[in-house]
Amino acid sequence: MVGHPAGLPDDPRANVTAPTPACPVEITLAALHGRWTTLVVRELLRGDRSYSELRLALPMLSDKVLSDRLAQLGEAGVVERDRRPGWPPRVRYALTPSGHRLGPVLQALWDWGAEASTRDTGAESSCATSPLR
Amino acid sequence: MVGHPAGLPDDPRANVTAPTPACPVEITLAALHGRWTTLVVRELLRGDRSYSELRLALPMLSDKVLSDRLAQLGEAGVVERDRRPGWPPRVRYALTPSGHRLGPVLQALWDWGAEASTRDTGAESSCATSPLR
DNA sequence: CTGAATCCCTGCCGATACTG
DNA sequence: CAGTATCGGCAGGGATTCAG
Repeated sequence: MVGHPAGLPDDPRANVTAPTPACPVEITLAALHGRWTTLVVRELLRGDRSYSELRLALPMLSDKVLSDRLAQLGEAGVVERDRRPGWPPRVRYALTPSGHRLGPVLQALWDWGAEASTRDTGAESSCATSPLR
Repeated sequence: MVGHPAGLPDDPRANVTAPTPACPVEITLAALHGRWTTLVVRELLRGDRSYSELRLALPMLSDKVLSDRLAQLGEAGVVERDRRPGWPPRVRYALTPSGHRLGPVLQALWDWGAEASTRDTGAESSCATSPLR
């Protein structure tokens, strides 16, 4: 009726009354849940990183939260850990194919927030999580 | 390099190291933040609703959280309150134009979660927050 | 009917310190 | 270099009660 361009065809699984973890929307929000998460994903969208490179890129992010996020994103199938043998330990973090597909999602989030904020303030917001380059 | 299809052209405001509330992505996530929020939006995407219609559609949602969410969505410019004179009090909630633009955002969240879950389980997830009919 | 106020409990996240 | 362990403060959210 309202006529959104995108077209989820008539979807059988759209009549629930509580936020179940099985809902695709909840799955995505769970993957991105928590502070710093989108920034970590954004950093990895630019390329694979080591732990210390991530710390360097996000200096205000504590060790605890960073490892929490990496574990969470690993659970969600977004990030892959590549541990290499030898000393000192070298570990690379990279997005999985599924993780790369978060690009358009972050883009959609960015677009709505950008439009909403320009309509409110008329100003450009200088910030952080833009998905691509 | 990685080559995402969508194209945020080179965006000047993408080099920050902390999750500031001015970030468009943060703005959107803040608007959708918290449990039940996407389900309320989804319900309103189907048409305007009264308070009690929302309670009926989402029976497990408590009064406190419902009014919290409606206030939050009002603050975010997503939902508009239409109070009509007379007795008993009649109030209608409807999405603003900005709110309707959340349709594609929820669609993007749905799509990623749907693909991620089918690749994990091979099964269909029966759930809730699908944006459109 | 449409909410707001209160209470309490849980889980997040930040800081610090410590290990392989 | 790459994390884990522990603790404390604070905000989110559920149930109940009260108000316009």
